Amino acid sequence: MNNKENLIDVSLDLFSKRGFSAVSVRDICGALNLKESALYYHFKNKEAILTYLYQQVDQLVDSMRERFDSAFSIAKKVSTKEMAGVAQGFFAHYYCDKNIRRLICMLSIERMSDPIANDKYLKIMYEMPLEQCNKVFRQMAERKLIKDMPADLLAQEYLGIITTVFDRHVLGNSDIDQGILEGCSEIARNISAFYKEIRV
Amino acid sequence: MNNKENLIDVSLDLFSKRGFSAVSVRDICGALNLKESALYYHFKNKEAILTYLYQQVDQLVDSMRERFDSAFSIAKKVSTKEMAGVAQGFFAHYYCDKNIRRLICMLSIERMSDPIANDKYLKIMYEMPLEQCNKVFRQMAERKLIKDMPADLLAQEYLGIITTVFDRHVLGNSDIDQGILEGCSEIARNISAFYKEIRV
DNA sequence: GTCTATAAATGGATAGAC
DNA sequence: GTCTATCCATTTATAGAC
Repeated sequence: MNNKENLIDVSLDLFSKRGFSAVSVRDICGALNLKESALYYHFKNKEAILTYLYQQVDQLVDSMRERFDSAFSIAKKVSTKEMAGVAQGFFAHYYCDKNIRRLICMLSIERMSDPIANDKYLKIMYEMPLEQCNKVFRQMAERKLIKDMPADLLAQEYLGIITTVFDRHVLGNSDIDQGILEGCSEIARNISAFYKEIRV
Repeated sequence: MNNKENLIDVSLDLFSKRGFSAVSVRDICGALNLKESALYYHFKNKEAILTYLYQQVDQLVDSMRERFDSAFSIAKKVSTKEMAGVAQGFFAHYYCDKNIRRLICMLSIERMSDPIANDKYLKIMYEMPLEQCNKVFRQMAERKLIKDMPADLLAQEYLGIITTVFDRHVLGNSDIDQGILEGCSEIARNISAFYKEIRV
């Protein structure tokens, strides 16, 4: 990991906690024992780091769209356990993934004053995942694995369970690992109840 | 509205958008055409404004606990329309209330670095409302108005619909009124589907 | 209760040596 | 690619006049 990568990593870490404006170039460099002028070799200015991280969000959303496509489309049968397991995986390995989680934290701060950040937040948090859930529920309904209900409603309800748990147990929690653990068990309980209502 | 109240109002407005650290004493006073020294007559320092706003959150949570108690406990019959209407009211007049909304925005920024803000966020956003929803669903189940399901699960699902809509359409939206409008119609649709699953 | 003036610290950013 | 040294704007906060 070279110093440019370190700079990006530390910046994301600080931005995701305190927000872009509250983090100084000194803070970023201090965390790496670098002088400020070294940062300006890698980035034109402080803003350029934020722009770089925003681009990472766009790339991530695009790459995830593909990954979900191949992962979900093969579901053939389904059970309560499986349903809960997939939701937990979604929670733990998408939303709670260290990089995705920090990007979401950062965006959830910046979105309050920056419409562009708000767009990106909505995409990574809801729009892209909803697209994927939609597909899956539509397929499941076609295969008569679940009741015939509007797929978009099911997707919203399903994803709402996961994102709410993410907001309650992970975002803002100083003990992330503990939050993921609690979150997983709450998801299991809520998704089980959800599946009970939609299974054939 | 005297100048202390104005200072609090403007501070909340700016903190809720940019976050506490990103707002300067100059910004606050500039918005009111006041000199910085005037602020220091009313508040010991910048931090004291934040502390004051945090206390407002505590008071609000306490006062809301009482208000909900009296408003909800009288429900005797229930319909899809009523169910959706109550949820919309909850959304529009609790979460989207100008002051509550701005406090939540502020806390949703500060919580990323401040555990105390996180506690307050969870209380105003979830814990207190969940307590109230819990009571209502328990009562409704007792009166055989809905299926016999665990009240806490129902409360979580019900509130999850509202808070998700709030996050998607209001927080970070530069056109709040439009967001509330969209949010209300989405809530109507989702709560109707929810009620269909739990009614007797 | 608000003003002017000012102190002292912290912020982003650049020039030039190595 | 990183360092020293430095510049200048902005920030929080105080003292004292009105």
